[in-house]
Amino acid sequence: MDHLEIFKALSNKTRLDILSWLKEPEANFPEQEAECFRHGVCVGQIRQKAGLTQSTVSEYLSILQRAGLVKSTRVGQWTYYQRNEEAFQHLSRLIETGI
Amino acid sequence: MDHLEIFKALSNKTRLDILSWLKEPEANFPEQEAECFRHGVCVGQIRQKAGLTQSTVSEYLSILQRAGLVKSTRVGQWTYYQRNEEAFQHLSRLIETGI
DNA sequence: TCGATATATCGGCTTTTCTCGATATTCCAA
DNA sequence: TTGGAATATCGAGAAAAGCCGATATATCGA
Repeated sequence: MDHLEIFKALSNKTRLDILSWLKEPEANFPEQEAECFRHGVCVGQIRQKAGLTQSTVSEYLSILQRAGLVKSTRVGQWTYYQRNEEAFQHLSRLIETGI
Repeated sequence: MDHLEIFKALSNKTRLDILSWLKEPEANFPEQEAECFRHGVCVGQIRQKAGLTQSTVSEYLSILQRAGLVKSTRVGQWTYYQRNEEAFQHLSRLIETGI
């Protein structure tokens, strides 16, 4: 777990927003089919809400994933992203006691 | 408390090192007079350990201070910096439950 | 197999951050 | 009050990040 990479991933407004949206997928992405939420939210939905291009959003999601903050699942032609809550718990404890 | 500003402050190796050093001032800055530690560590000591120029270290410290992660005390011609532990506790809880 | 759709990657331009040297400011001591 | 030491601020060049359009890749449906 590379702290520096995590903090870099977190130092962008849009990426913070994405993480926040993924906290409550059903509330923030009402257009997505309900049965898909168990895998997370697909890139297109996030792109739409972020208001940036597909390439930018795709890159942001891989930055978050490389930092370990989200995980992805490929289902057919869609890639679903969801938060990796364990990473947040771990980071929280790190900040509480260490850095 | 601006999360984005905090994460930006934390996304630099040297600044993370400084925060880590300030966690244990006596161990990390043995040259400094013992009675001064109650105010923190002065810029010159940090500069020496960081191996960067005085201007860079001074700027890094004000970035950390603007983010609320450290606080400073001026004593004569020295400025002493110390961690603001409340900010870390607050950030820890934010990451645990929110972002 | 072929076209359409979703996502990922690439190349490049713009903005921000990093880091320095030079200079300004503040404070002490002689 | 003047010189020197500690710190802060300024200006600039180099490196990194932000963000785009174009293109590549993967998968589905006809």
